[in-house]
Amino acid sequence: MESVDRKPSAETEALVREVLERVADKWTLLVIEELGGEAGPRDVRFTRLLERVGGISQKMLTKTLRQLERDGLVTRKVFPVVPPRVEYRLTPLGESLGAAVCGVWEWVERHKDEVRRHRGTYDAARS
Amino acid sequence: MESVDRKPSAETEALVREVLERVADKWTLLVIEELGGEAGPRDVRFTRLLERVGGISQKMLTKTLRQLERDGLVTRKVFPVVPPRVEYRLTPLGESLGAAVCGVWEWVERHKDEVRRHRGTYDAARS
DNA sequence: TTCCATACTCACCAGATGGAGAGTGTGGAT
DNA sequence: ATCCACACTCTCCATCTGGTGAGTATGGAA
Repeated sequence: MESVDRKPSAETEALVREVLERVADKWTLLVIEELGGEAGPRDVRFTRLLERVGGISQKMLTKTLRQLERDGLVTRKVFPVVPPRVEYRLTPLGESLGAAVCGVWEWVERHKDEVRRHRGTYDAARS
Repeated sequence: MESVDRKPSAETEALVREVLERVADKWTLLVIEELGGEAGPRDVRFTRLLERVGGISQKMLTKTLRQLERDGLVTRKVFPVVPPRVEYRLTPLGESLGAAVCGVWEWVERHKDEVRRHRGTYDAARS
């Protein structure tokens, strides 16, 4: 067969999936978007993220941020003051992911009405 | 421009999230990738997808395809033969999503080693 | 008559997900 | 002495996710 296979290797494939799943969870994209919004602030505090990413719980925000930190996508700056002050910021790597994700984000914004229309048609057809 | 607020409205925001979550689940991206691979076949049968998207179960493949169909991203062509023959194909809308997703896919392939390295460092630092 | 292929659908169930709400530590303000 | 701010961390628990394996329909082949 021409162009052989796009399969790079089982291991690479597994890694791609692993990273993809990390990125593609319920909150990660929202948090990245919030940290990387072009006009938005660069360093963001925990509580501010909690407010901006509406609906997220403390637990999930913490977890999401830890995962992003582990993957080298955000840095966590702790100020030894009281009450605590912690600031999160996208790393260059995180920013590059934000840019890539931006394409999907834009697709959704551009096509959401079309998607909604299709859903309506589909649902109506079998009710 | 300052682009003031990126917040379009609570309703739009909700829709974006809804579509985003649909797209960002465990299997959707894999299935789209399989249907939209540039060198890959256009019309794909159920069983073939089952083989190509390794690890997916019948149940989840069916569910994923139904969701994609509902959103107008794939068409489902049923041939009235026996044994059954069903072919799936990306719609133009689905292809445009595939293109957008491609950016993320490429990011992952390009940066997966870096991510893996960060993970190693992070894990080592607190073991 | 029995088997087979294909594309499902369904019931069951373990494990993962994630929300709610309480608890923690510290030092300054009241 | 008490309270508060902030950024967590922990436990409990309901819901969701998704895998397994069985069942279904149909007509042709053996």
